[in-house]
Amino acid sequence: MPEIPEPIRKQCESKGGLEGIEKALPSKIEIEERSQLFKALAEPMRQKILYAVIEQPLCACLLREMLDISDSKLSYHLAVLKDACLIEGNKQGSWIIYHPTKLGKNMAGIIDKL
Amino acid sequence: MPEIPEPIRKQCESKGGLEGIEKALPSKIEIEERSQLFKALAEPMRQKILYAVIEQPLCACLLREMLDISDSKLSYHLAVLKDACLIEGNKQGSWIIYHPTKLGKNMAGIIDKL
DNA sequence: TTACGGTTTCAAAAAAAGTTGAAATGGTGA
DNA sequence: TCACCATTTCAACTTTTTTTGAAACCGTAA
Repeated sequence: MPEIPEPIRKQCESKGGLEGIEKALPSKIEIEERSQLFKALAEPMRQKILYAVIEQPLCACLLREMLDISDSKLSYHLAVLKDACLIEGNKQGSWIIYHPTKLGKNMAGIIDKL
Repeated sequence: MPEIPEPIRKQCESKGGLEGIEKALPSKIEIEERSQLFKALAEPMRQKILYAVIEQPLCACLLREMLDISDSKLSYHLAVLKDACLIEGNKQGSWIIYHPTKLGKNMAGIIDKL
């Protein structure tokens, strides 16, 4: 009656068994924060928006024109990016100019190096 | 009749207008590849699996026990991670031992530094 | 050969995310 | 004040992703 491969079993035990390994994982909160960040970056349209505002801070109306999407769709994606702290908006006159946060620039830099 | 804020308009034009900015964005293919990677990392259960196999390569049956999920659910998430080239499996006797790929370790290292 | 353990596949159901167009908000200038 | 413009919100709808449980697959050992 075969058991789990010997080397795996031993390595496992030296780490405190499954419980030991489980304790070494990132916390639930860390995992969920990262999850939100990755979800935000997982949609092609949102990557485009992030890269666009890194290239040049823009108002929603110019983003909409550039990306050729509806106002409400754009607004939805902007909200997801804002919630993930990847972009933020500054009011300038009648417009809100969107630009990347530090995290946003950071992530884009990391992505470019992948 | 107000127009787009002057500094934005100027910066924009110096970059070839919206078309110029659009051309500077990553290609569709790049964006879609990254999208797949981020989708894979966007689910908490998959982050757990990735970190677990980095901590210790494991067979599906031990992962299932540790994460307390069904076989088919685990198999689904393993497939998503494999498709994103974040983990791979080696057959050892009756078991498939999952371990991170280079990209998988790389991504985890990056995440930890965020 | 049969039975079994480990893992994957499948189709149906459930849940989550994204899209749509209309309506609302909120500030600006006439 | 009113009309207008930029942007957001809302609810209904569509699409995509995840979950479920049963069945299938595959190699190994009796």
